[in-house]
Amino acid sequence: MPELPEVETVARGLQSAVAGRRILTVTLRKTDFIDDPAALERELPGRHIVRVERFGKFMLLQLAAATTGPASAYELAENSQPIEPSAEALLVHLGMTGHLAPHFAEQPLAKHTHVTFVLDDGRELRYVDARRFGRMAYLSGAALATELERFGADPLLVTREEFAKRVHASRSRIKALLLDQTVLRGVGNIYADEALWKARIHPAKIGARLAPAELETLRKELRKILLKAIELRGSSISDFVDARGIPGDYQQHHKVYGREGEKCFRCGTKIRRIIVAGRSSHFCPHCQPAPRGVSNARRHSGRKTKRNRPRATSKR
DNA sequence: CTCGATCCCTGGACGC
DNA sequence: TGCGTCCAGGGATCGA
Repeated sequence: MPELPEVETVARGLQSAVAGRRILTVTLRKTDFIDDPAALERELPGRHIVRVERFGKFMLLQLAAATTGPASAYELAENSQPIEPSAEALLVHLGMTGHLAPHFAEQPLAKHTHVTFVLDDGRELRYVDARRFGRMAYLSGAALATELERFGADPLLVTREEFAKRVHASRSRIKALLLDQTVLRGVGNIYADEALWKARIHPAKIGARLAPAELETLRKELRKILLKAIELRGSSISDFVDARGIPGDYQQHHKVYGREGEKCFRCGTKIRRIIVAGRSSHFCPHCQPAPRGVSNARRHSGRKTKRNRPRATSKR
C-alpha cells in the first residue's frame, strides 16, 4: 500500500526513467478514477514530463508545453525548484494497488491497465490499478495550486512548532490526526502505527492531550521511520513494487504492523489490533498504555455480521 | 467539530 | 476444485 516512502520510491524511479520525455498519445480504458478524462486526452499529447516528484501520497508529473523543447535529464537534475502555482501537472495517486511504470511497447498489457502514455522514445508509461482506489487528474494554474493547498505539512519537513500546532488544534485521536492528509501529507496506516509504537503513544490518545515532549518524540520517530523506509525503497505489502518492478524491504522492519498476536520487540507483550478512526491499529498494550476512558481489555471482536448489501452495479 | 458507517473496488485468504 | 464470505484500506460523503 503506497504511503509516503513507497510514493517517494516510485517518484524517484520515474524521475530517472521518464523525465525529459515527451508524451505522444494517451489511451484511456476505465476512467472512473480520473477527474476529467477528456482533459487528459486533450492536454497531455505533445507535453513534456519535466520532472516527477512526490507530494504527500501523490506523484506530480510536472509538465511543460512542447514549445520549450526537451530538457536534458542532466539539466533537470540541476533544477530543484518547487512547483510554481502557474505550473501544470498530472497528479497520480496510487490508491491501494496502483502502479505507474514505463514499459517497452511490445510488452503485453497487464490486466487492469487503464491508462497508457506513449512516450517519444517508444516506451509507454502505463497505469495499472486493479481496485481503482487511485486518482488521476490533469491540473494547471490556480486549480493546481488550490488542490495542493488542501494538504497539510510534509512529515519530513514539518517543524516542531508546526507539528505541535497542527496536532493541538484538534480534539481528534492521534491516530486519526496522523492519517489526516490535511494535517500531515503522506502518512498512512503502516507508518502511523510504527511511529506510535516507537514513541510509546496509544493510537486512541487525544492529540491535544499529548505533552510537548511526547509530541516531539513522535515527530522525530516518524521522520526517522519514513527516511529509513525510503532508504529501503518502501514496504512491500500486497504487491507494491517500484517503477522498475522491484519490491521494497521495509516490511522486514515493521515492529507492530501486521504483527497482531506476536510479541512486542521491547517487552514481549502480545501486539494487539483495534479499530481507531476506522482503521486497523496495531500497538503494544504495555508500551503504549491506553488513555483514560479507553479500555485495553481484550474484547474479542464479536465478528459483526455486517452487510449483505446488494451490489450497486455502477460499471462504466 | 468529530465520530462511525457506508461506499468504492478486486484479489487473496480461508472455511467448508 | 470451487464457491461464498470476509478483509485489506485511502478517501469521499453523510448523518448523528
